Amino acid sequence: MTEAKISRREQILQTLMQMLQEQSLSRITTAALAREVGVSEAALYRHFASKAKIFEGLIDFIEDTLFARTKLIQQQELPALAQCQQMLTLLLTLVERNPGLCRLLTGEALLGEKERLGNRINQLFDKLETQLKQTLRDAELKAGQRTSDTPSTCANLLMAAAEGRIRQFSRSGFRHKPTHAWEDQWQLLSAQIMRP
Amino acid sequence: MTEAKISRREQILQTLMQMLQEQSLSRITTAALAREVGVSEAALYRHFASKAKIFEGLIDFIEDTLFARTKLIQQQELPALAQCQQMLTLLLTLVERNPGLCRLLTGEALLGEKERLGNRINQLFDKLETQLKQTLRDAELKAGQRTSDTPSTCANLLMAAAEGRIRQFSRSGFRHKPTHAWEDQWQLLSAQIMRP
DNA sequence: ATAAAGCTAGTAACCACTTACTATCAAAAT
DNA sequence: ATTTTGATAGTAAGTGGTTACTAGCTTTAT
Repeated sequence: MTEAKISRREQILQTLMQMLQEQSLSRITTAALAREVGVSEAALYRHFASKAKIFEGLIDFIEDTLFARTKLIQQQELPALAQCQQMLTLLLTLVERNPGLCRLLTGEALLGEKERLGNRINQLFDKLETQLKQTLRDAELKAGQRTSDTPSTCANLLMAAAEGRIRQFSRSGFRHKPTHAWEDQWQLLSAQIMRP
Repeated sequence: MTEAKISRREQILQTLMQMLQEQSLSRITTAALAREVGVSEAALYRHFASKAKIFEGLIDFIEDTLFARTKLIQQQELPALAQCQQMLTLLLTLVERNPGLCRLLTGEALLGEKERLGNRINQLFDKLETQLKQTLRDAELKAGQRTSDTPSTCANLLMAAAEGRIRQFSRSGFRHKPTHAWEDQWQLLSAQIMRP
């Protein structure tokens, strides 16, 4: 019996992710989610206290996945720019593989939901930007390199580019993949970051 | 009598823009909009055929304002990079002055609305990206300059950065202004675009 | 036996939009 | 000059449909 029997809770989250990917402008209702999972609406509430908590389950997943891996990246002793590149590529790859998540990150799917959900997305991006900033700062202290502008301005530009690519992915109905041509764009972006 | 007596139609659009700025995660209902304007719900429908048409009124405004000005920019005989800079700064300035619009451009305000609205936002961004691309291509033909990557990849990176800054503005509750540090970031971005 | 997980059948609140009617004012007809 | 007509802009009071969530009972698994 090698079959991976996933819990109903997990199944609900996966179904939500799937629906976020498919229905781009329509609001996801508890009725529709229940139908898609194949249970009654009331059954959802056996596993989650509210609709918002279901969304939060997905946000937890993004956060856990993302920061577990950025931690690993930071532990490697790579040059600052290589670390930044890995962190951004990680983010873009994650949403490319799970398009539904992207509609949470862009905030498109959160209209009418609890404010808390929006705040968590903000914190997530802020934390990522802070990690980039810290990486650039560390390069100055450890390797004696300096960024051509402030680490803060540089990190923010990198995040803006990544967020922009994510939004383009979502807008295009998930056709315009965020990693497409990203290598080239990273070259353009990063070439100027470190002082010559 | 110098008072500018604006039409009710205009007043509704302005009120909607205001509400988009203030209520960031709550859906705007026709009832709330009517209350804010100071008329009955039915009165809204004297001036607009549907709720979607009211939103479309604002999108029209963005489109008209934006492309009237990009046309002027393109008519000037400036270097390609200066033209691109002006176009992007124009976009960022427009949303900074009218934060409400930003929640249309990010798609955050469109959940549950007609698909047509989302498509119009897409077209708007696509058109802008095409204009950037064309400007970069023209530089090759006329001035003999070349972009270090394809014009398409360069233009897309520029738009992604701008879209990212717009989303950051919205996410931050309109505190993180899109033009802040943009001059510096433009330097980093543009320095590498043209071949040395 | 009992606890976890499911179901049917609600319910109150909400929402985009409609109906049926009124007040105001200007143009047209008498 | 007065009356008739018609357009515009407004209102109060719905309508039909949706939505997140719940109460109460039943099934299933341990």
